[in-house]
Amino acid sequence: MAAEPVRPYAREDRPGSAVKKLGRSFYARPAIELAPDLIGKILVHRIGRKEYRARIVETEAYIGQHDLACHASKGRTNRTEVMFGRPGHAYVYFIYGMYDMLNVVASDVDDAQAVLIRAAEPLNGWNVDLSGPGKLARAMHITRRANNGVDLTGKKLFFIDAGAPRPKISRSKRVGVDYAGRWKHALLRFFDAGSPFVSRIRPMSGKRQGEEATR
DNA sequence: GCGTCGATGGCA
DNA sequence: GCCATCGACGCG
Repeated sequence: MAAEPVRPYAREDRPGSAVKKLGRSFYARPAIELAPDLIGKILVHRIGRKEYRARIVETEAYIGQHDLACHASKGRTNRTEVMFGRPGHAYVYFIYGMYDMLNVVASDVDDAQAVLIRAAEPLNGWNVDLSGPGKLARAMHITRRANNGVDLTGKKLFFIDAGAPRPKISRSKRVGVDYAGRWKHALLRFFDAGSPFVSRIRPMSGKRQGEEATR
């Protein structure tokens, strides 16, 4: 296991820096817009003196109660409550008995949309595999217990825009949602077309998933 | 390289 | 009884 990174300095905290923390308005729009715009942004998690930092390369949009792949399609429950709340908060859930998943609440109050963070490129010389939502959350120490419902405009867990140009983005079907009826076909997974840090295309069926370039 | 399967626990 | 996963294992 590679040594964990210690916070060097934080440009986004300096007055006048071009690097800026994403604010509420960035998140307050449909997940289908937010998901591709989060590609290339940097996720930061601070715990004590440690800082975990990674560049997002893959996301999925879950677009509301009518989307059968979206947890909110089950209605408002203790689990899904934060998705019905304000945008710009973390929806972290626990699944398969061992994995936590980080999602970003999008849209607006009562419109339960979210973006799943699926893969990222570790930064600051951090040598770790973040290609998959379970691995990403585990390596960055993001858990349902500690982080579900936290405000992403706060000081502990947030995204920043480092001013990098928008990468070429491809899209495909979402991973692992075969139960979702016609929604399983929707092209709501977005990824940096040139990044080697994207999670592997899901096995099964021998065929490549339909992928098409955008933008 | 590709398919199959078990681990493991919260949730409806 | 599912499940927005992962990694180990068997095959060839």
